[in-house]
Amino acid sequence: MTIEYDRIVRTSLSRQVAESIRAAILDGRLGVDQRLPDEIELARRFKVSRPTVREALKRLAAQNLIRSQRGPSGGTFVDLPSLESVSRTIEGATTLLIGMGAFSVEEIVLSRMETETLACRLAAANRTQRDLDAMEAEIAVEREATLSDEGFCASDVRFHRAVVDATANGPLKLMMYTVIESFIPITNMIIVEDRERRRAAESHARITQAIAARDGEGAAALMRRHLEGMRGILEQALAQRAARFASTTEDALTASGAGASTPRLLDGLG
Amino acid sequence: MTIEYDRIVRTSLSRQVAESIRAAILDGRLGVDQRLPDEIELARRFKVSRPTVREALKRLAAQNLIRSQRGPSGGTFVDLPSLESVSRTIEGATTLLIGMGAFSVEEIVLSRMETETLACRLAAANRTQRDLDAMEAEIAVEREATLSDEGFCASDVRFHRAVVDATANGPLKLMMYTVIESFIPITNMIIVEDRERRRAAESHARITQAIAARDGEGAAALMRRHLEGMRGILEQALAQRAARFASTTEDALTASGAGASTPRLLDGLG
DNA sequence: CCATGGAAAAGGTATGACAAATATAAGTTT
DNA sequence: AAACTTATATTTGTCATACCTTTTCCATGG
Repeated sequence: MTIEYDRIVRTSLSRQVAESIRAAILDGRLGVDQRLPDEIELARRFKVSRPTVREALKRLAAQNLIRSQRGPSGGTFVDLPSLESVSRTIEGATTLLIGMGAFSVEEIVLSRMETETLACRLAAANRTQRDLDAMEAEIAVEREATLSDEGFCASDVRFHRAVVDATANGPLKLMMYTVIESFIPITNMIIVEDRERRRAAESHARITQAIAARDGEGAAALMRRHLEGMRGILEQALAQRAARFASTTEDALTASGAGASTPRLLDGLG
Repeated sequence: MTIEYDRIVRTSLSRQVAESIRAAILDGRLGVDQRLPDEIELARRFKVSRPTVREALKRLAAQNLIRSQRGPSGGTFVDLPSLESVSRTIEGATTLLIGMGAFSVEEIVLSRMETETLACRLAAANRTQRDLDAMEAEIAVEREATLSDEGFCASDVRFHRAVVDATANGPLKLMMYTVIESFIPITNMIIVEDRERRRAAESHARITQAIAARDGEGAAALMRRHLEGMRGILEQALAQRAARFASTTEDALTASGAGASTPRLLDGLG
């Protein structure tokens, strides 16, 4: 005969507390901008110590679920996230997967092609003058000869975001930021030749024209061609990054001895 | 004359430590499954106290970037996330946005229509027998008359996921899990009538047939019609959820007095 | 050879104190 | 009286230290 033992709690207290508060937020028992009890009170309610409560709060803060402020009338507040903060969270998570080589170049290029051509079609239907202005501003930036590589890539990302923004579809924007943003760290490492740059800028210009003319199919076709041209560049970038991950050194956190000069932190890893 | 003061650090130490370690992981200076120094050593390296280090580690743990284990040969390890864990993170973030009513029903329906028809086309091209089996398994579940509402909705989600899986495109899967998964909490609240259920199951069956026959366009058209039918249900669900959020009570964290019976926690919110 | 038990190592929790920020109230000066 | 300054209280942020719990591994004894 087997005895029913007490179910032993195997998750840490801070995790349980975090889950508990998180559930309260998700269920709507805690509304936006509502103030939580202060940490000492939370500790009393949950019957744990303050450090434990704080660890729980940090977990939630990492998910942008809460924000804290010192002082009286300060405290911890429910901080329901904007599209931007969620987008950043997603970007961080995706960047890892891509950086690890979880996806092949073919997959990445295909997914971008399919989704961005879709975005082109919707953008052509819904774009406003503001959207067109945003796109053209980026094209102007990209035509600057003095622009750094990072600057060019950042502008490229902003252009593609602008196209997605023009669809005027929130969920779609959210989804596509995932794919677009997560290429920043990769493409940043690539030296974009001057010739390539000009070609990209001209592609962007043509796409913008088509969207301005409400020609969704035309814009989609141009976008497809544009991304096709990026395939080679991406292949190069991913290969470089993979190589770097392969040669991971042993002791990456060696403290850089100096220390005294820097105000406080910012060192700690070699 | 204005003096250049030392740049005051405005972010908390635990945040800085977390960022520092996070950067090391993202840069590849810390490889997967690599062990970090123990907490006391980290505290020494960063010149902060152990609780501060622990708060930083909890931040990272919340992002599934690290995992911890007790005992000797335990410690903190880099835990680069799988597609599933990233997907879960994204789901949590998006669920909030949707729950808050950040998106309109039109936006949601349109985004699902556009992306899922896209998935149908790719699925028809790339599906394997396994994918078809997965879809048909869900259809079989949905035809069970005794299934609970939650069970039906969960199966619905799994079916749509199966379609996306059949595209064999990682980035696309990641993007679409975002949208599909985040509707679970909403659709779960809706009582699906028996008639509706049967209609959905039959839609799923026809879509599966078209994908099996490599008929991408046909599958896409069927999917579009299927989602069109869901528009009304979604409208109802979102209205209900919005109402619940509006009537947020004041004191949602009131401790349930009992306490002695529960092993340790699990209470704390009424 | 296997099982049992006990150290040791590492994360988990608790306590208590102090530091820093900041809103509010009180007091002082103009 | 108004405006500025100062005190003060509140709340998060940080620190130091101790102890508990889990897990590994080795030594010891059967």
